[in-house]
Order: sequence, then structure tokens, then C-alpha cells
Amino acid sequence: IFVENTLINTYIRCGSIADAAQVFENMNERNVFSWTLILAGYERYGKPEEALRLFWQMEQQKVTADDVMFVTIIKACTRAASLEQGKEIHGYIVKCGLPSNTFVFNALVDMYAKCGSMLDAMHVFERIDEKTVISWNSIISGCVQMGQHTQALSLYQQMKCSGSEPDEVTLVCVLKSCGSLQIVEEGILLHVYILRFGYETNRYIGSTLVDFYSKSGRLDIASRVFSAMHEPD
RNA sequence: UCGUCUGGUA
Repeated sequence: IFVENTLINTYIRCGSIADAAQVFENMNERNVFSWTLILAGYERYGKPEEALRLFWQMEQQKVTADDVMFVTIIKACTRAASLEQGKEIHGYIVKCGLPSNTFVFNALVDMYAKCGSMLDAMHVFERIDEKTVISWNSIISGCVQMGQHTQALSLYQQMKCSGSEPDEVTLVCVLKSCGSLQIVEEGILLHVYILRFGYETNRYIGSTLVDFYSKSGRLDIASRVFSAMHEPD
């Protein structure tokens, strides 16, 4: 079973979901690893409905899901952009009463945000005891995607007060909000922060900075950042 | 270490 799981994993990494499914179908015995692998494969391949169908099939076969399985199936709901199915899965997870895992909570926050329900996302987020940088990034990114830029900046301030260090992902999100709201001073502070931590070589950061300065009417700085991005080392 | 969470610009 270990060998077959590894084979499934290999096929999925090669993008051959059909071969992976073939191996999965022919297995005599499947464990939670096998199911998670194939579900993650369908999720990545853009077939979230198939992942959800298999999940309920697994449930009927009395295979016990674990936290990793939950994160995977939540991602399928996210990709399906289905708030309804997401809530159904969330309810199921609560019913299972597994010890709570930050990865699961973070995936739920991201799912609710991408399904358009910032209220549900905030509700889950507030319940996370040990918020990691990814917890903060997930909720802030959700606000930005929903155009709630003021809220994004407010959460960013809370994040700094809570003792979490913003990373490159955080900075990209918050810079976008500054660009949209035309808050130039805050954006420049972010730029200073970026330079202090040496994040300016990150290509997401670079392109977001260029965008920010362009929107702020500082084309001179934008082009300087742009040129710096293309300098060798 | 057989499987999981967040960021591309208009």
C-alpha cells in the first residue's frame, strides 16, 4: 500500500491524474493517505466536484478522515467556489470533533474568503488561538480580494500589535490596499520595511511596488524600482 | 518525511 501510494503521488506530480486514478481503483486496500492523494490530485487538476464526490464516498466506507484530509477537501471547496459545500464540509469537520489544527482553520478562512463570505471568514479567524503569519495573510488577502482595503489595513495594524512579523505575502497584500486607497505615506513605510528585510528581490514584491508607485503617480520611483528588479544580483 | 494552509500587477 505504501508503494502504491508512492506511485499515485508520482503520477500526480507528473500531471497524469488518469494513471493515478487507475492505480487507486486497483488497490485492494486504501488508507487515508491514498484517499488524500487522489483527492488532492483532482483538486489540483481542476476537478473539485470529483474530489468532493470521492470524499463522501470515503465517508461511506468508514475511512476516518484526519486533519490533512480536511485541509485537502476544504481546498476543493475553495476551488469549486462553493460556499454551500464549504459550509457542509465545515459542519462535518466540527461534528468529527478532531483536535483543532491551525492548518485546518487557515484553510477555512481562505475558503470562506474566496467563496465571498468575509463574515464567516472573520468568524473562523477570530476563533484561532495560535494565529500564525499564514492565518493573518489568509484573512488580509481575503479582504483585499473582496475590495475591503480599509479592513485589510486595520488587520495589518492588529497583526503587528499581536507580535506576528509580516512577511512578503503580507506586504504584497497590504501594498495593494495602499495602492487602491491611494495612501502613499503608508506605502512608503512598507517600502522601507521591505528594504530593511531584504524583500525587494522578491518578484511579487517588485511588481506590486511598481504598481503601487504607478497608481500613486510616482512614475519616477516606479521605473527606478522596475530597473532595480532587472539588475543582476 | 507516502498525503495538507496564504500573495502577480490594469
